[in-house]
Amino acid sequence: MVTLAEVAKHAKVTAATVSNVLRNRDKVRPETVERVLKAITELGYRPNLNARALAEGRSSTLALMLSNISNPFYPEFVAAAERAARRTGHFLMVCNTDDDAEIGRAYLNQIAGTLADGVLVMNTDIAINELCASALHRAPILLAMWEHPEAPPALPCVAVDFAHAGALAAKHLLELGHRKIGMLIGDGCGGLQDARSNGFRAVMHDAGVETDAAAVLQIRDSIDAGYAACMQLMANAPHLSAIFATNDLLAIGAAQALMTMGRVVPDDVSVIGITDIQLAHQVHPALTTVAINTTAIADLSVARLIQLIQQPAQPPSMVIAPLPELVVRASTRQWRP
Amino acid sequence: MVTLAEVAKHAKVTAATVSNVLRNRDKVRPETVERVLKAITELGYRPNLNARALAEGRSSTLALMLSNISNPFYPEFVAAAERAARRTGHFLMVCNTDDDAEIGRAYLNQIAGTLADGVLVMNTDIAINELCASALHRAPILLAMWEHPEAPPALPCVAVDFAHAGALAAKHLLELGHRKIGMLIGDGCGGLQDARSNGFRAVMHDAGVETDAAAVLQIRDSIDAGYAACMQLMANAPHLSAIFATNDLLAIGAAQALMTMGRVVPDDVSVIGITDIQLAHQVHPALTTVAINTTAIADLSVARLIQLIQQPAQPPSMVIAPLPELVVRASTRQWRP
DNA sequence: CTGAAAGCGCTAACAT
DNA sequence: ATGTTAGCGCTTTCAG
Repeated sequence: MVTLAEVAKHAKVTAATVSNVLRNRDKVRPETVERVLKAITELGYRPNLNARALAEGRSSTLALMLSNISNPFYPEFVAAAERAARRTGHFLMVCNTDDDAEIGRAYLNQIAGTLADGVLVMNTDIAINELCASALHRAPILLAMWEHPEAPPALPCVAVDFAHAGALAAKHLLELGHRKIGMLIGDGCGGLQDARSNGFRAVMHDAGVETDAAAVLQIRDSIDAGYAACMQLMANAPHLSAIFATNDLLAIGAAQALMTMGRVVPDDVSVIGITDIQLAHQVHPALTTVAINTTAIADLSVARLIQLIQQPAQPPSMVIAPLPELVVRASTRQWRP
Repeated sequence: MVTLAEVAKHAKVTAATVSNVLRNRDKVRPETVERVLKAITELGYRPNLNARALAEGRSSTLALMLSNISNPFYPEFVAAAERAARRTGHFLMVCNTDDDAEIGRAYLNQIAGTLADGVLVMNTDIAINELCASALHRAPILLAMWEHPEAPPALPCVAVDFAHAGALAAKHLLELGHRKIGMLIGDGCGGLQDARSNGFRAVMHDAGVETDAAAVLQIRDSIDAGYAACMQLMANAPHLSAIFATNDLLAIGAAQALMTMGRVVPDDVSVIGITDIQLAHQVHPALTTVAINTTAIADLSVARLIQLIQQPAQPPSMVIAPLPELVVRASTRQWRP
């Protein structure tokens, strides 16, 4: 491995000068710079990032903890976050906890403050106050997708108004004339999708439409779970004309269950989700959903985390992401008897 | 930040002893160990992994370079690779090149040999000999999914017999009586999916079934591309009774295109893919496909890379992954006139 | 503008 | 069994 010292010797300067060339581009005489640059390319020198991190006291990498990368939403977020990190000269380290809080804790203990200067946390089963404790004496932690704008947590966060998303879905179904509506509620991690279903219920309640208790199921987030739950739902309540799911995976699974049992979507039953993952427009029929702006959320999260790293002593503050928006596609239509 | 030295002072020993406790668990007297451990928990000490990496000359992290994490195959591979890495005490750093060879090069230059002890490369647009050059004076590189077992590359690799996968798909369609078959060939990166289509063609040729030149399309890997291509394909050649796609995304897109144009899958047209991503069994109708063993490939890749890191001076060798296997689901059926 | 020197936190001989 | 010491490669004062 070629070191700074070797480059320095080759260029007949000292290590400090090479280091200066590598950063303070205007502190060194142009001809010296040239000589150093030449030595660097000739020797194929690459800085040792561990040494740099140790000396600088920061690693220029950000960690992103998420519960399960197999959930198609996360790759989209990862891609966006990575781009944002790269733009500001940071690496992104993806930590997949595999839905296991212990693995999450292990990651946090190991990398926060050493391998990573800060941590972006998506849904994990680690309690907020445990995260606070870690943030306190290691590195800043930011909750990248807080679902309760009305109740700021004890940690900095980017909040997404998912109640609004649920409300938009409800309004859409009401406008189409639906009154008998089933609900599929994903439990994310720790019941986090309550905001979505409560926003939905509130609008329904205001419209005088009662939610049929038999038509609500709480399940984990996946196409398979949505499929199974919808099968059960329609067995319990065959009269439903629409299904609201708190996220697109459940909705996609539900639509497939309906088709399997011979009910046509949207002619017989309408289906709506939340998130607008890529898959939503790729399935058949294309899914009507309430889109959150994944890229904006990732950008805000990364930007805010970097701020926190630079100025750690800030009171926890909440950044609000752009409001979710209804995207009408082919899985919903006017109710008809 | 709590350092080793502080722990040492607190436990009234020297840094070396603490370090010994942290690794050679049998070199230190039990009562001293206890004292040190107590100091560690009391102070909340966590080792600085950058310092450790610098001192040890290795970072205990592996990099995984892939072209685009939004392709649903990759998250599955990432999850498997990360588990394998974790089992052996390594971190996994995911490097998403965003289909941009420049970004790939930048990652390679920056992290190989410093942040990462070795690199797993999936499809990227970086040429093999460029990778070789990097591997030579930085860190080992392993091609994690080489598609040509019959032609070992100049780099260590895990090879998957995709020609066999193509052949299995061909045999399946032939057995079902199909003779007019369209092909959707993904170009992955750099035409890597040739093996699949060649394996398919060879079987067809042996069976005396000619491939209709008009019924072959070369496209990029995605559901959307598969959808568009299938639309075009069926316009050119409406008589086709089956479609073979070199990967599941294309196949899923194709099936959706067929349904959109009113052709029933599999009653009117059969569709088969390769890979068996999770989505394959989640779409409707569930996709018949040729499964590769993603977990095995990831495990082999990680294991082999770690070997290479430990014993770098090895001639490039090829590890063969388990043979792909046909998985019959609901998207193919017997041909009928 | 450039050099000398100290130190980041940890590991790994080598002494004791 | 524990302490001493010398780095790992880089950054960063501080002198010159």
